[in-house]
Amino acid sequence: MQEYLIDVIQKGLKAVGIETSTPVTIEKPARKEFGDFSTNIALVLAGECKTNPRKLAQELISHLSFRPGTVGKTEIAGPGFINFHLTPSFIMQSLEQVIREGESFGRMCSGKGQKAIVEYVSANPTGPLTIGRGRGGVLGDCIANLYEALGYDVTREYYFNDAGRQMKILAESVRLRYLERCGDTVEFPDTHYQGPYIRDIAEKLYEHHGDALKEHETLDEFKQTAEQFIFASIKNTLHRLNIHHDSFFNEHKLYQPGENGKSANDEVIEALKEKGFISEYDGAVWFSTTKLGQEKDKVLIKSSGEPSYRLPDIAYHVTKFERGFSDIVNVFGADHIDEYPDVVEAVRILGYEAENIKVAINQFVTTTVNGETVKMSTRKGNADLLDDLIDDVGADATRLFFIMRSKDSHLNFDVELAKKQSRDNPVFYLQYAHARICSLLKMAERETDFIASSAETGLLQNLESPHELQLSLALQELPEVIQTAARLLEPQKMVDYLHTIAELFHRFYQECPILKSDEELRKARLYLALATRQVLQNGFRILGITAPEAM
RNA sequence: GUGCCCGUAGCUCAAUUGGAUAGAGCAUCAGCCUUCUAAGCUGAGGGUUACUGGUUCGAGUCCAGUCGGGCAUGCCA
Repeated sequence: MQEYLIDVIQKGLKAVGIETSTPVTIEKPARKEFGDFSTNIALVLAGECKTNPRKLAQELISHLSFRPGTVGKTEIAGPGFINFHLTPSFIMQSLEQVIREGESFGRMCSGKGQKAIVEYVSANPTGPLTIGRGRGGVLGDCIANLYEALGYDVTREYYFNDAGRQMKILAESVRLRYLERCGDTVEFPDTHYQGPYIRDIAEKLYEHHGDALKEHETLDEFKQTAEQFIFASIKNTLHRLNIHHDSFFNEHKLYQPGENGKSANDEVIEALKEKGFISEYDGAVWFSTTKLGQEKDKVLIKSSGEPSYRLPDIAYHVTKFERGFSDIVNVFGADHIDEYPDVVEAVRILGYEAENIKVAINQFVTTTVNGETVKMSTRKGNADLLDDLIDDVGADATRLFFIMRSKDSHLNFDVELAKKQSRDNPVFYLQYAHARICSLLKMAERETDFIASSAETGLLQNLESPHELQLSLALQELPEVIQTAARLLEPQKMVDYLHTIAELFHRFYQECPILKSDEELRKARLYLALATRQVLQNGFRILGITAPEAM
């Protein structure tokens, strides 16, 4: 519909004799008096053409030629906007398409044949997932869904490291709790993991081995058990939120020598050295980021000989390019903000298309408990567990809470409010609209033998009230919303949109009797309800929430 | 100190990325169920968009500065 208008305007510009590279943009005016669509092209071009915008608009309008039955009225408004009023029949023709395409409405092919990778969660197995982690998890999952809707072949990846220092502390923590369980008196340092799950793991070890592990020299048994236990817990939590990864990438792989005897890490060092971005001093190997205008170089290999996290990170991203991904999306929290610019610079130096890496950084989650803001730390064990939250409010509300705010704003998770399970909960508003439609359609089947048939959608032409037209027009925006949300890596746009759809539907439902209308109007309204349900379902699928048929 | 994010109604947040009279939810107040699900709808009140200046037809949005909050600034990840 927008494309059609753009096309007509471009032809009009040519007819007026204006050659320009400025793209024509179509907007939806904020107020309905201003029509269904508008363009600011006259305002934009007035400067270029050295003329008055209203005058230019006037001239342009007289050169626009629409197909009959599409645009009812065009007018100039304000400083030089051109507003278009569509005819109801044009709106309904487009709406028929929604019904025809069904669940594939909103699925596009702009990403067809391309591979995208979305990396998210990526928590090391040092403890169960906290509420803070949930935000990135749901954000990443929705972004992956959006890319899928664009037609991409999407891989959902989880990157983790089970070899670092934190894992050693974890193993040591478990060992101490185990010794405690065996009856020893131990001093438990506060640098260690305090959470209750450490005791659970220790208990498990004690059940299996008694006190046979007391004399073990190495931490291996403790580490492995802990990792298994915690990973199972993490995966289970993610599963409850309907989050499933296709691939778990262990950082360890990057240390292992390949066929040529070199590890991925080695190869990065070598390649950077060749480009002149490696320097060695203070017993360490550095990425010469000072050459890129940064204040300090960054350590790649510590004086102990071990790589710092930055090196495998770069090597990891190289694998993403080597694996053929054209779109690389990383989702992580604000605490990793300093990490990715180095990675991007490094892969650029190595000759990859660094601009294909997109980063979605979500701001932190604070939780409000009894009016008090609590900051969370896994190590201190005071973090609220994601699992507990899901127990309290359910997976749908949990997911929606995390993405109903833009990722750039701090999310204040009022745990008390979320636990209330009351109507305050925004997920109900959306789901209720869906349930209402389901119930309506069921009743229509039972009482009027209504059976949806694509041959009948022409009946939509009977709709003409403002409520009906507004809803119909909004339903057609789904593909555009998906594109915007994907481009901005911002599923919140989808939440907002679905809220609008639900609102417009409730209003339509309130004002327009459906089952009590005459047959043609009744059917027309049922098809509108059907199309609404379809759009809600397609949107819910991207957000990963369920579409209940009854509430 | 420096870099990134944020500052919008009493509270939590939007605002089509520079557009027309800044909008939703919660909370408050007033209406709407003998009629398709009232988890809904309608209406009211509530704002110097932190502050100051600048850019232009036009600024919550862009630029500079000030104030306030978060994160980062490790040979931790």
